[in-house]
Amino acid sequence: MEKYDFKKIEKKWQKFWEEKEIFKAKDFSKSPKFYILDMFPYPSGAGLHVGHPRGYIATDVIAHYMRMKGYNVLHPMGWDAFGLPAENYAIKTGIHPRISTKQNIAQFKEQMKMIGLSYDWSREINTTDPEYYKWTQWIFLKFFRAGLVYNKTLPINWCPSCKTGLANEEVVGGKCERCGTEVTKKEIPQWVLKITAYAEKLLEGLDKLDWPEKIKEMQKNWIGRSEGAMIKFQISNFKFQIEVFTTRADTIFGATFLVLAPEHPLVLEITTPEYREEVKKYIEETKKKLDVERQEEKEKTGVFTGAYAINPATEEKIPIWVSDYVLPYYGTGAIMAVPAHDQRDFEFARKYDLPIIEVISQNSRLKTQNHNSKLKTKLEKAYEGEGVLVNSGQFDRMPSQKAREEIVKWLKLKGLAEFAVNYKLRDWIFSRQRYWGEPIPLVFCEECKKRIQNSKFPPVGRAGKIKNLEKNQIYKIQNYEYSLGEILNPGWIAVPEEELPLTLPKVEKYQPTGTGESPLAGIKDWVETKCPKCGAPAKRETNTMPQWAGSCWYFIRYVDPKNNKALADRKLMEYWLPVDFYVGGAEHAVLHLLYARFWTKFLYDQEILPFNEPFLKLRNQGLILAPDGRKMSKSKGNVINPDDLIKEYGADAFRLYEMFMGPFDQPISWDPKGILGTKRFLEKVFQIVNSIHWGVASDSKLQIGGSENNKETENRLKRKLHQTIKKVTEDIEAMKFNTAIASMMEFVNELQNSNCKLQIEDFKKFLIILAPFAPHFAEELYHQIEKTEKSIFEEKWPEYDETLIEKEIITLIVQINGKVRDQIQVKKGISEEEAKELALKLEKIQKWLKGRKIKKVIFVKDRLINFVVR
RNA sequence: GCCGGGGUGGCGGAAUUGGUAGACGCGAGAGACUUAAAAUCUCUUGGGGUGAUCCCCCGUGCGGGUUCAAGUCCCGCCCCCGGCACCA
Repeated sequence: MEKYDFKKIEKKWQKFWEEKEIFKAKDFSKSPKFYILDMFPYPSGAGLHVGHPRGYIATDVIAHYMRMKGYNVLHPMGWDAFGLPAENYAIKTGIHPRISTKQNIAQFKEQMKMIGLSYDWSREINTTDPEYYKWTQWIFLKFFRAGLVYNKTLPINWCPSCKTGLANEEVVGGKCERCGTEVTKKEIPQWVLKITAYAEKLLEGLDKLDWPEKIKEMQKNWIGRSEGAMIKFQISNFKFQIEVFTTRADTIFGATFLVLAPEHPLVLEITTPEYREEVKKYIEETKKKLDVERQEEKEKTGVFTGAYAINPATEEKIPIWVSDYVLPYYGTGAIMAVPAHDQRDFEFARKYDLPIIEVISQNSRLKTQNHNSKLKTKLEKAYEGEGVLVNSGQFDRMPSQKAREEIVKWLKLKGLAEFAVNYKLRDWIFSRQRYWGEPIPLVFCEECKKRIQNSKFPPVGRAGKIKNLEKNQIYKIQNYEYSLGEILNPGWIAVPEEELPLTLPKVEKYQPTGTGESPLAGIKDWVETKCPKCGAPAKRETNTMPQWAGSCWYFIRYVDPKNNKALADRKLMEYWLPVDFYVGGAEHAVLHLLYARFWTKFLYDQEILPFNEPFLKLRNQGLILAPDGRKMSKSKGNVINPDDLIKEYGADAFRLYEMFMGPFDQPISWDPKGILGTKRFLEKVFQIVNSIHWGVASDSKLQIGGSENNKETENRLKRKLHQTIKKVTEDIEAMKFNTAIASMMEFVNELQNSNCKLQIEDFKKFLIILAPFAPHFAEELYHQIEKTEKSIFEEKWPEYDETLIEKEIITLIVQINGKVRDQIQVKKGISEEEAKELALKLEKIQKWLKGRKIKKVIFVKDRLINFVVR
């Protein structure tokens, strides 16, 4: 008996597909396009483990399915290859990241090919290729010129282990997203991308996307839109006001003090001399604290400034305090404290004995308190819900929700309030103090700095706010032309486009300095350059871009990967983009997925892209854990490699098991024995074709399968086949691969058990629906049953016949009081009367009915009949 | 605390959206083949009622409810996983 020699078969067909180029996407084909994409991997030195291919195999199944459905499918793969591991490896071994990256990519690609993934390798991209990152830099300059990049020295999240700054999105629970080290603070100059300018657009766009609800929610929460008002509080003895943001303007009559964040710029200005020392000390202490410490503190702390503000509603003097429970980066960094209706303010007021005045009554019964006395309230905690206003002058008795608007309108008339929207989203810290990343294409020129600063340029308003931002506008100063980015960041000059790519120079040492400078800072002849505007001596920026930069737009590059005039040809973008279906891990919810949407929306506004959302449909694959239930990792020694499994069981058994093991989007442990099941399944099919009873039917059609000729079982088999086609088709579309495979197993079990024959044409249909899951195997058997030059993937996806699926004889369940007592085989469509008659004749039913009365009969057509008895 | 997703055999998981709970696979048990083992094949496999093939009872985290009928719907709990977390 011939054995299924998967080693030979897999190699043979992989070569065949490559030579025939049948998985190549065709630009501008008349067939409808379908762009299905995997999140491209970072090619680590460890290679792929069994968790990685789960998503790749799923998209491969869908890609095959869509091709056979007649779509022109784009299914590419590439490498997100900038990043820390390669650099850390270089520090240890001295091997240049370019070399180790190249080796890692070769390994990844080899592994992917072993699995038989049908990527169009002619479109392969690599973010570390200068021809690629040229365009990453080009896009960065677009942001810069549009005024969406600014340089600022600010305390940022700093990973002491990676020795680099991090974006907020890269800090997970106070720890570095990459290495898990506790994040500290460091104050260094940073390039910051103004993602906040797109907060509203990023939020709006979500509604239209077919993404998992969870991911959409996470993005929504991250952006954190809240509606409220900006309210101005006059400072006693000063000419200025302090603005606060609140969502509860209805509680303003209960605002009994203000709290400023220690970082608030006006703190020291308003502090009275006698409190100065204490306030200064508090500010210093806060500076030393890590964000995590600040958040973990249970007890609120703070100091009085000695200053007072006027509550614009009550016109009473209220004290101004400083506390670190007010965050500098949200709202205005100052709050009006309403202790009766905000738990944090309540705790603070309790501790420092500040007045607590209730202004929202839970039940509409009116209570009045005397405003002028510091009332000892009986409140145990703040009431944060809705209610009716009390102690609020002319607003008494008004429902809180209405008052929220009315009070703002009232204060607005006095010029003291404005409706406002606030976001949690913060700007994107874009500099990394490391070597292995895209160089930021900017130089610093002292001469230009002076020129711009002396000109006191009009579009830049107070606090660096841009007025009347004009897209790509050029500003002329002394015959030099500057872009908005250059005006906003005096002295920083863009590297001219024609000089891109600005390539990474060779360095002696990759070791990060740890001082906040990148290793590039040590290379004199690279750093020292001339200003492209005025020719004066200038210095290059030595920080590099974050890991995420290259992945913000890579899906665009696949469309036209070798274009050296543009990031991609417009016509090709119009044909292929956006991505129809995107698959990857959920861990990128507020990282890559948010950043890529941001860049897309910006490039759309710049009229570079013809679409404003990158990924129309998104699905996340669940994590595959080690058999011990923990995450796979080299250090835990529980990694399972696909290579060994493929050598032992074959790529197709591996692919099938990856899809069969459980629902695609749920995490699951790897079961080392599980793959035996899918291997046995393939063996079974192979034996059916290779050993048992080929024959010719009476109508001279080739047949396969068992030895019996029995019209009835033949029909049953045929029905099962069409049921299977239907199930597999629907399940692929719904990404329920596990049940699709189960139904194919059922079919094969029935084919084997019935010992009956199946026409070759029908068996071919089965091979076609199996092909996306087990491509080599299906291709081999396809060629065994048919002499052809064609690939099975050039076949059409089979249609199923609904009329064949419907049974003529069905099983009708007979119940007594809702419990199954018997069943009968009846003709489909049988009437209630007929069913009742048949059911009542049943011995078992008669037994159950003995001595009882039928109260009611429930009949569900073609399903059941239920006798309700007493 | 808030948001999102769950709880079904020894295990991974099915169940047409209210209609035969446990498909499919793993594991386990028994048997066949073999000198033997592995592989393969066949049968059994939720628990119980002292005899797998007849019959009955119980059973989808817990407690109630709606219904002829509940894993599925409603109310009240418990537990697990993921995310966010002083966001004014």
